Formats: sequence, structure tokens, C-alpha cells
Amino acid sequence: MGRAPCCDKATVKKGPWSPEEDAMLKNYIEEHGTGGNWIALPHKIGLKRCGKSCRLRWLNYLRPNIKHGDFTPEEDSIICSLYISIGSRWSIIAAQLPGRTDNDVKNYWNTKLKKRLLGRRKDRGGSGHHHHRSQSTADDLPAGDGMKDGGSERSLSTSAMERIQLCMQLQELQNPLAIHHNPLLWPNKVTDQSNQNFNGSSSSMNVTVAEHGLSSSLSDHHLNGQLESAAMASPSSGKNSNVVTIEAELQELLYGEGNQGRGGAGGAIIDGGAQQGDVDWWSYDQGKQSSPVNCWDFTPETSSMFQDYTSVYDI
DNA sequence: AACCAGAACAACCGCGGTTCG
DNA sequence: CCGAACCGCGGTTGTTCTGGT
Repeated sequence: MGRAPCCDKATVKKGPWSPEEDAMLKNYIEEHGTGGNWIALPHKIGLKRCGKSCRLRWLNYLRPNIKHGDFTPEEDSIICSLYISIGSRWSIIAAQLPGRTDNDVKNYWNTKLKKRLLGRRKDRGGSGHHHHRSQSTADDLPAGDGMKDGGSERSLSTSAMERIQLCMQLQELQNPLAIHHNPLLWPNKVTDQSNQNFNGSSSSMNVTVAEHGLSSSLSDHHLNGQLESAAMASPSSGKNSNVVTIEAELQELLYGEGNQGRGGAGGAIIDGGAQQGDVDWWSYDQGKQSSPVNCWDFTPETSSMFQDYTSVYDI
């Protein structure tokens, strides 16, 4: 027995929103708020839309202070770093980028960033042929292959590549032990505990969300505090050579030669961590350098994974 | 100019988690 | 305590745009 549909699909309009519908929804919410009930909202307004559709439209496009397009190098950097660290937790990642929505970040990653980081690898040995239609997935990524053609094209090292690949593979496997499936292992730095985003400035996103009575995934109360003890127990790990190497790789790949189309502001991103506040995105336990992906320990040993994770987040 | 493939983006779907009566 | 209703998330699909042939 499946779940009952949230609305009568026969009478509900689907597809792109018209300016009139946008105006109706926007005006109503600005005047009355959401009322805490999205399902009832379209009926109150007189919209022939599903409540979920209204919610999505408001959150992604109509609410104030939404930014579209023109992701900055700093945002690119945060997205890439967080994806490699926590996987496809788009709401968490988006919460670190004021004005960005999870949908926006997700689309941006899938259509641009992922290709910039990974897709170029597929071109190795190619002779300028176009990509095929399929977007890069974990399946079509070479599994840590070498640089077969020895060409001058940039790519991430095996270490960084494997992090991304493993992250994608994790999603496919739905590994219950994966960090991003286990709130206990989420970092307190991606909660709003400190109400700060990763570049150390106050997060206006949280304020915006609160103002409109919407809950943010970052308000995940149950996460708060659970990592504090771990943070106390885990000394801050210093930046090591691997960290610098991967940071440099990422920056080079995103904004180096052949990727100059983004305003040339690449120098502002991860620069020895200085531009990211005091957060060390990449560091992990130096004592485990035998494994290039040791921030992702997939053994069933939670304690080991937790230790790695605390290292990743410098907590 | 027409067609086509690929890219980009908007929106939908289904599920898990949470809330509330 | 239980179940229904609702919310929010992540994955997927559909549509439009763009550039190449």
C-alpha cells in the first residue's frame, strides 16, 4: 500500500509557473506568511497548484535574497570541498552559501562543477570530440586510472579523484554507514550552532530562513552538541603537505589554464586555507597517509570513521 | 536555414523524518 | 503510543537554450 498522493493530480496544474502565479504566491506569502501549511496554501490563494510545488517555487525563486547564476570562485570552492567531505547533502552545502538554494547548488554541481573536476578526465586521449549526452557519473569515471595519454590537460590527482568517486559510489550503494547518512557523524561546523558560514562571516541565509518561518536543515537540533565531545577529544589537525597539494590541485583545476572563463578571480579561493577562515577543508590524520582516501574509511568500524571525520573537519 | 546533440535549468516525484491530534 | 498529515530532501525527468554541422 503506497502513500496517498499529497494532492489530486488530476486537478493540479504542473509545469512552469506563469508570472501571474508567481505574483499570486509571492504576494500572499509576503502578506500572510505560509501559515505553516503548504498543502492548504494553494487553496487559500486560489492557485491550482500542489502545495509542494508552491513550496518549491517560493523557496527556490520567489523568496527574497535569492541569487541565481554567477557562482563565485569562493562558492565553487566551498561546494567542491563540502561535496568531497560530506557528499550530496545539498541543503547543508547550500546553507553555507547565502542566497543559494539546494536545487541551484545541485544543478550547478551536476552540470558544471562536476564536469570541470571530473569530466575533463574523460577527455584525456581524446581529440576534441564532444562529450556524449550522459552526464558524468561514478560509473563512467575511470577508477583511479593513470594519466594514460600523458597529455598536458589538468585533472585532480588520484587521491582527490578517489574522494569524489568514492563519495558518488557511496550514494549509489546507500551505505548506511556513510557519513552523510549518519547524523551522528555530521560535523558541527555544518550546523547553525555557530550561525556562521564557512568563510567565517555571519550567515545571512539563516536569518532569511528564520524570518520567513521556514525550517532549515541546519537547524538540526539533534545534531548539535553530539559532536562537541568529539571535538574536545580530537585535537585540531594541522595542515599537511597532502592538504596543500589537493587544495592546489582543486584550485588549479577549477581556475587554472584552460578554465579561465570565470573572471579570473580564482586567486581568491582556497589559498592555504586563509580565505576560508580557519577551517581546514582538507586535512586528515597524517598518521594514515598510507591510504589516499583515508578521510573516507568505509570499514564498518564507526569509531575509525568518526576519527577520520573529525580530522577532516578539524574538530 | 534547418537540424541535431548536448548543456543548462526548472520542476516533479518519492521517500524518510517529524509533528500533531 | 499510534497513525495520518505534512515537511523537506535528494534524485530524476522534462523542457528550453545554445552551439555545431
